[in-house]
Amino acid sequence: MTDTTQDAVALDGVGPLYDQIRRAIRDLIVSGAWPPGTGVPPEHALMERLGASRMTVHRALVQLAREGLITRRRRSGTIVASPPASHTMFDILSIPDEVRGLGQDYAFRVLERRDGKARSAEIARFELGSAVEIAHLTLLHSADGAPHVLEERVIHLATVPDAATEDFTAMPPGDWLLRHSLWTQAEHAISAVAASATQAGLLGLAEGEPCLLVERRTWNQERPVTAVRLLYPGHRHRFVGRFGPYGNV
Amino acid sequence: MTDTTQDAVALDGVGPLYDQIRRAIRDLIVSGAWPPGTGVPPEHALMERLGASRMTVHRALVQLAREGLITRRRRSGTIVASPPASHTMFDILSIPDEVRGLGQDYAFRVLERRDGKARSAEIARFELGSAVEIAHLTLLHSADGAPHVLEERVIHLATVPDAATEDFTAMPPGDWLLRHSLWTQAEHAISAVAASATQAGLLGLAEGEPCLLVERRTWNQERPVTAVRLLYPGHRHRFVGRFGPYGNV
DNA sequence: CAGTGGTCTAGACCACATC
DNA sequence: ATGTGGTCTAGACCACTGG
Repeated sequence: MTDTTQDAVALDGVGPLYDQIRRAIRDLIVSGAWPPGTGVPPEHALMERLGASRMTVHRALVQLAREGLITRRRRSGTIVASPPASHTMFDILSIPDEVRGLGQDYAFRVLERRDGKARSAEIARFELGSAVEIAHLTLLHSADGAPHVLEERVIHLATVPDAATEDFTAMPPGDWLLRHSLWTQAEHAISAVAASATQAGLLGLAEGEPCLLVERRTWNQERPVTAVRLLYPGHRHRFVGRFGPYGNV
Repeated sequence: MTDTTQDAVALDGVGPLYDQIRRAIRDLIVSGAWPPGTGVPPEHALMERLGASRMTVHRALVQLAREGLITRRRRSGTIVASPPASHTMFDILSIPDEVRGLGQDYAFRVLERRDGKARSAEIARFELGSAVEIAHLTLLHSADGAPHVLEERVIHLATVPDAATEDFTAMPPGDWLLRHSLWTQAEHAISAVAASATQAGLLGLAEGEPCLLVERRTWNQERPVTAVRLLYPGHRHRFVGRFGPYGNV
């Protein structure tokens, strides 16, 4: 367990004390200063260090636990949690896990890759700023040997420089990014489109067949991380979610 | 403001006290015993009535407020909130509001209606139990005079008997249900389909054009309320959601 | 056994909005 | 002015679990 005593839990004086404590610890986690598995100081230590009562410290930690940033256990203490793999309905979901969850064999292939400054077609498709350095990849994921989903992705090399030297043979880039980067914000869009001739060929469809297009962009603290377009054959895929009106259940 | 002193906030003795209080009040709200606008007793009253300390009562109420079931204001007190109109990404959303939010004129038309025992085609399409009493409606919603979305809906008359005598001329059934029924669970599915000849005709598309199909079923405490299939022309619609990994922001 | 988090209390002071 | 919720404290006891 990593030592955390070096890191200052710095309060900013704005808002309630419990919320200052919550945000201070949250920032240490999402900035990467406290990676998953790091031990969070016990309540009594935070009490003394921050001059707050235990209930106030507790309130901050309970909220962080409810948000899933930390895991708490009696006696063994509090540690930084691993980022969740999936989200309510749309999901920063590992495609290998998605396929294997269906009981099928998973495989993938990188069809194309180009690194460098974004070109105008990429800028338009992914709403990029001009002249950003990206890795641009096209991949096909398959399940039991049949095409499952076509992926087109850009990775922002300024945010994730290690991606430049990764060849994505052991693991598709979505999974690699889950392990080698952090995201704090995501935007999803879903729409129905007709498969182009090229897309249809790769997915084993007829041209014009309906497909579900999932577009996702993620950021870490305002810095763009990646943007991806996933094209699923429509007749074979549904996205399902269950929840109640006051939050997911 | 409705009087709440008649209703017992009944604790069940299982789990922490603050959670018993939270569930007791939540049950009064979702059961309809305390409709929106009802005044929740102030903390000091609940303290005395339940024999709990103020912090414990407060903790229960804070959580209910965070879940959106109640609204709290200093001095004026706590009231039961109106059910939220929309949800993170898929949304129990009013279609009129959706259209007007785009700055367009809204109109709708009931194309067909039949009440009675579910037929086999309906049972299959909506995964109904056999021989349930339903109202079955088909509607077309339009924006600025152009077709916007095609709706096919069943309403469970055992759960919502008032729907049998409602003609849905003033308001489409989705909006009417938001006002005349409660839901505690929903299931959404989204997929891409090709428009049939009939659907294409109604939506002003060519046969086979890709459409986004949103299927939704809702329940109130295990009792089915309604099921709906919304068919959106794919080239004109996207569903967008934004969130962080640890919950919506 | 001892260290951790989980719950609960009694009381205090403050902030705010309505009366 | 007063009633409401919002925050915070100091202390207590309990439940769980690893050493």
